[in-house]
Amino acid sequence: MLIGELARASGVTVRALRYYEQQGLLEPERAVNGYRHYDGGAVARVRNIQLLLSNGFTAQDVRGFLPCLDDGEVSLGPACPPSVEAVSRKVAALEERIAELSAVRDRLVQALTGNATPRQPEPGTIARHPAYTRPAHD
Amino acid sequence: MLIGELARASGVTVRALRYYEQQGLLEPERAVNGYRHYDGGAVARVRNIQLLLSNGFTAQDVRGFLPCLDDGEVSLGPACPPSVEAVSRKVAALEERIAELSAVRDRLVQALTGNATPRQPEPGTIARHPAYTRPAHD
DNA sequence: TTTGACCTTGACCCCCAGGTCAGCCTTTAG
DNA sequence: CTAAAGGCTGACCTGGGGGTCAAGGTCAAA
Repeated sequence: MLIGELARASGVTVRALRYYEQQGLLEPERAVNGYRHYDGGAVARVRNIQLLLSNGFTAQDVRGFLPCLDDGEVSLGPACPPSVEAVSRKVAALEERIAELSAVRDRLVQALTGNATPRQPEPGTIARHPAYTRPAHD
Repeated sequence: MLIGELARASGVTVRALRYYEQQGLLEPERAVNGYRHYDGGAVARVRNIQLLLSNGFTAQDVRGFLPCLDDGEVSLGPACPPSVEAVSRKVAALEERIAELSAVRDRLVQALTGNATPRQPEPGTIARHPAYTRPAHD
């Protein structure tokens, strides 16, 4: 598929795709005329890249665990042996961010429902306050 | 307290504090000599601001729910009546981000442990996979 | 009174993830 | 043959969150 098609299929701009390539996140084939050609897996890959970038990771971070994001079939354990530790660190960072965001959310919910500290059962667990119904979506 | 003390107490730089003020997130008193003077609550406030900024929110976003972050005592419900809906939207956005990050984390954990989807009990809950011991720190 | 630490404003700089524009090439449709 | 649509590279611009001077005012201790 050409760059424009991929852009439409994955919901990012053409410019972003070229940028990802420049950052080493994507390596399309090149036709004789110079046009980029992507295979089907690129759609999932690009979505994953976008997911990470829009959640505060840098392009360099993303490079680190690209092999895990190729598509449905994950391929790290055997596939990239030396990076296991690196990925562990990333997971730890993720847990930290999740905990932080959860804390902020809890405060806001608390503010909305009038105080009644739900005494957070476990870090990362969503505190369901009876009086506040969460905005659907999960 | 002076700006340097607040900086040390809250763990951000003096520059950042001036920037927050410029963005309307902080309004210290001014002594006759022009020095900024902060009250005790500023420490918590600044920590909260930093928390949000470092988690992908913009200064403008932060302005939106400042009154909820003042310190231990939350003050939204009656204090800023018109903004309840806005805060709800922010909470929704937070939930979304948390869900996204959780998804990424799950994928990575999955990659580390060799597939065996831990079927996430509840969004936000940390999935403890038997074979994968998390890198300490929590 | 002088030194040093701390404060003030203003100005310019950086990085990141792209947006935008210019100038040119290629492919398909009419 | 020409026009439109899409592709290519290179280059400059942007906005957010600050870092880093520069030039000067203030204050406490020696």
